[in-house]
Amino acid sequence: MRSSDLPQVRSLSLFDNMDDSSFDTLMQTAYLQVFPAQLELITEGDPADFLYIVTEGCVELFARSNGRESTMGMVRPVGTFILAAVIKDAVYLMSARTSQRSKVLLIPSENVRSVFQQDENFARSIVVELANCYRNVVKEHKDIKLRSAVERLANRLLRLHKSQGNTGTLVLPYDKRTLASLLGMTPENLSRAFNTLKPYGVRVDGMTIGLDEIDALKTLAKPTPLIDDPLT
Amino acid sequence: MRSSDLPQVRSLSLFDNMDDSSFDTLMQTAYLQVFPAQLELITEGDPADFLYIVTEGCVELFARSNGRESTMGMVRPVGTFILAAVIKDAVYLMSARTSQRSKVLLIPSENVRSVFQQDENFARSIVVELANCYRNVVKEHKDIKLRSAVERLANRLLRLHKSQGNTGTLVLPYDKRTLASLLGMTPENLSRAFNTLKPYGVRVDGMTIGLDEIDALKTLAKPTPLIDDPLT
DNA sequence: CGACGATTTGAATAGGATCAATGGGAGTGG
DNA sequence: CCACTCCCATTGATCCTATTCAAATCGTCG
Repeated sequence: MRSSDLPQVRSLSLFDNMDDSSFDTLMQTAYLQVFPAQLELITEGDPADFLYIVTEGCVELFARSNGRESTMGMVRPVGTFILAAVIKDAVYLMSARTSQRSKVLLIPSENVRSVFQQDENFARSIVVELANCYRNVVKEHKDIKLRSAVERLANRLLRLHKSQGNTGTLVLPYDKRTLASLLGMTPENLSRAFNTLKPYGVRVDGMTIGLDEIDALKTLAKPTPLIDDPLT
Repeated sequence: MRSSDLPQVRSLSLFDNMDDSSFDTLMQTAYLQVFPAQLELITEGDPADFLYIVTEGCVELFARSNGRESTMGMVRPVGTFILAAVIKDAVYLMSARTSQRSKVLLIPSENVRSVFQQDENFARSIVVELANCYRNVVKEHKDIKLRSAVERLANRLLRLHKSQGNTGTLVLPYDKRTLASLLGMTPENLSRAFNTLKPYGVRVDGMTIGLDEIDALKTLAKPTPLIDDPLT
């Protein structure tokens, strides 16, 4: 891999307080690769050969069962995925595909596990990363079990709005079809949910969403940090 | 705590390869306590004061939002809960209550974190435990996003049946009201789902469920280890 | 300009929730 | 031991949400 990409990876909280030698060990066998959009990187059920780190672009985690498919999460820079499978030396529980042209770092999972055994700082960093991943899934699960579709959309819009600077306007970071699946509904139903939110000041213009009555929207959405705050 | 309980705790995979001194440090400040049924042990949003380990009985993890409530999981001996919050020194994302008279070990979270820093074997064990918890929630999430209510019930019955020895009969480990919430449905709907499964050889007799046509039930349920196998 | 995919809209349907009422134990107290 | 009570579970009826199917519209890209 190019050495110009190393500092960025090194600064990832997963790696930033590990030994230099351990880091070098990991990186010596790592690939940094660019993939086109819509390429399936991993398939659920396959053995975990690599740990993946998204450095540019965006990767969709999804799952299939029966004939159905559902988006489980979106990974943007700089984020890892399927860490748990790598650590446990188990099969992937989710599939992943690029949702746009993306640059991804691949570290052979054997190396991750061996450095995990050698470098205790790395082991502790992994704990924190795993704990974050775990809490995020718990929040997703609460979201879907405790809220209606319209409420889920309203809260997601508030969250995107906040992360984009509370400007009164937000841009959807992926297409509506994907958003719908992420929120656990059909594209048709998402469209209708947007209409339901119109009286609450939600303006839809393609991928750009305007929020004109934040307070009204919040009254409907009833956001709570225990579901909607990515850091809590 | 009574020293007679120590070996059992020590044998937990979370503790079984840590230093004796670390283990002693943890246990010196730990409480082993018996709680009556239906007692709320922790409430979501509260700071994580203790790590909890269920040694007898059963604890229900649940979440509230708006006016709604949903069961998120059941912890039976010997299992831990809210490990992620303890490690991160964050607030609990879920509440917990005893579903029956239960014996629970409480370890002050400060101690868990300090031993986590000192004892690298403990740190690594925590990673494995966290990875398991993480993968279990992912499976729950896939279950609810990819399956209908009837399919979820069918698969849950098959899972319980297997864990109880494939005898053609299983006993529900908690009341139907809780099972319904765990499966993401109302008690009324659970009752109807059982009726829907009658043609597939599912006999209901109180808490005892008979499965007379496993193959037919499997054809309907389409179980997959990527959702239904607790170890995968 | 034309074609294709994504989104929206409409209509019909299905799945699940809610409301209401009844049956059925388990536990309590007489 | 029995009657009473309470809570859980079941059943019925109805409502509502969300899915499905179908068609029209919009946008983008070649």
